[in-house]
Amino acid sequence: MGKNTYKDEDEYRRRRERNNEAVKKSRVKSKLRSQATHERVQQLQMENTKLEEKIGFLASEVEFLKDMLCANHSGKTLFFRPYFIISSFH
Amino acid sequence: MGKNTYKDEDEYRRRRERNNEAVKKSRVKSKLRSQATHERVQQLQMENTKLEEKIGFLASEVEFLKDMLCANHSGKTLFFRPYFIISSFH
DNA sequence: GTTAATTGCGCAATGC
DNA sequence: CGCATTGCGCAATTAA
Repeated sequence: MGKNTYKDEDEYRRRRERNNEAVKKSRVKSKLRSQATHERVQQLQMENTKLEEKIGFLASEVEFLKDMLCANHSGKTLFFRPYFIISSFH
Repeated sequence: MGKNTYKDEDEYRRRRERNNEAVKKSRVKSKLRSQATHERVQQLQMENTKLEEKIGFLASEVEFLKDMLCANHSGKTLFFRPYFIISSFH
């Protein structure tokens, strides 16, 4: 009646106390992980936006260069020297 | 001694029971949100990879077009007609 | 076989 | 009022 499977009540309390600490620790850890994941999402979204911008820029550059090639091919004079055109995009 | 601030024990139990349900519900919700966030990370990473690939491709295209322009400018004959070159990249 | 970590669950306080 | 959210402890289970 006055007993559990534990040797004594002090033993029980010691175990409980240690487990309570472990639980707290584990939950802090979990919370931090969750937080990190949210930050990861933010970071990836920003990265993504940058990449989209870069793609837009490169696509324009390609269009521009194609125009230069076409203009040249159709016999028109290029307004800039190619080297200048290219370096202006670096 | 045999009383709380509640009208009666039944009232108390009803409240407790409802709260327990609410807690369970809330935790399921939380778990689903967390799961969704993880999936979002996966999705963004994939998207990111695709964008990086696209950038690589566009950068090559730019290099190629610059070479064509330079070759042309230095007086050499282009091996392909520009239109063909361009369409080959679409 | 012991100890620490994780998990489901209920309680109570508090937020909305 | 009442549900939702949160910190905390208990006990069972799992991983080290």
